[in-house]
Amino acid sequence: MGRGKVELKRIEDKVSRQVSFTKRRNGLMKKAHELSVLCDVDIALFAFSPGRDRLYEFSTNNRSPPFEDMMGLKKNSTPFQDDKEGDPNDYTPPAKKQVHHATGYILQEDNKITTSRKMESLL
Amino acid sequence: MGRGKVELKRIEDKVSRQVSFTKRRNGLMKKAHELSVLCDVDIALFAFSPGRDRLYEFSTNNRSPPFEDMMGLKKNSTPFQDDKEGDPNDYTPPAKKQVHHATGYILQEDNKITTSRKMESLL
DNA sequence: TGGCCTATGTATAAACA
DNA sequence: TTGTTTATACATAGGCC
Repeated sequence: MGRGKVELKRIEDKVSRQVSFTKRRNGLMKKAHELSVLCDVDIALFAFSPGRDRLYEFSTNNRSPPFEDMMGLKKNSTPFQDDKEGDPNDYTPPAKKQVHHATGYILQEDNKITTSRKMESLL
Repeated sequence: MGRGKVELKRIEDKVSRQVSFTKRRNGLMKKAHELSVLCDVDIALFAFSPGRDRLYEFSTNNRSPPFEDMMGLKKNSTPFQDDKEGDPNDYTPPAKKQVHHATGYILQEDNKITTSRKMESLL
């Protein structure tokens, strides 16, 4: 997509890679959101950028117990419970029914449901 | 995409919903794969279809410990500062580097990296 | 279900602001 | 680096088997 094809290999130019990451990450989150709504399924998506030590997350408000359990299991082993600096409202925003748990989420506008957080504390 | 627009709401027709789920799920997995390779990031994606009690999963061969830990997957740890190679195992393989843990995964061909598994055992 | 096949709607690489 | 804009490459809804 875009002006040229793209080989499936790591983008070497740092700037381009970062730009591409931002664009594609948003696109992926949007698609995940659409899939969950259209097909009525639970979804959890995590993207971790080693270079920037930042975690991006998206997930439905898990409706099904099995899924919740599974995600719960994974999450429980999280070594970083939080670097959350008092974000009292990190739960289910208003207009958007779709959304995410996880600390420090950032709900931008319509199709930019994203959760991100610094992970320095983990290193 | 396709012949008509699509409202962002649950597809009521069961057959259409299933077909759409399959198509979009594959597309999402493919995009996740591309993102991980192009931008060199770790990704984990889970999709659970309540109706079919089936879990679909995709994830990179988590290279970064923090991510690994979070996902609750304890595998061989890879030096986080992976700029250095010395890890013949899980770094930038030629063709099919993307992989999946999880039980019962199904690696189809090139862009159909999917892991699926019945979840009855979890119910 | 499970593929094909296209007409269309989208995502996004590049270029530039 | 954070946003636009635009040209293209892709993804996929609907049909038809």
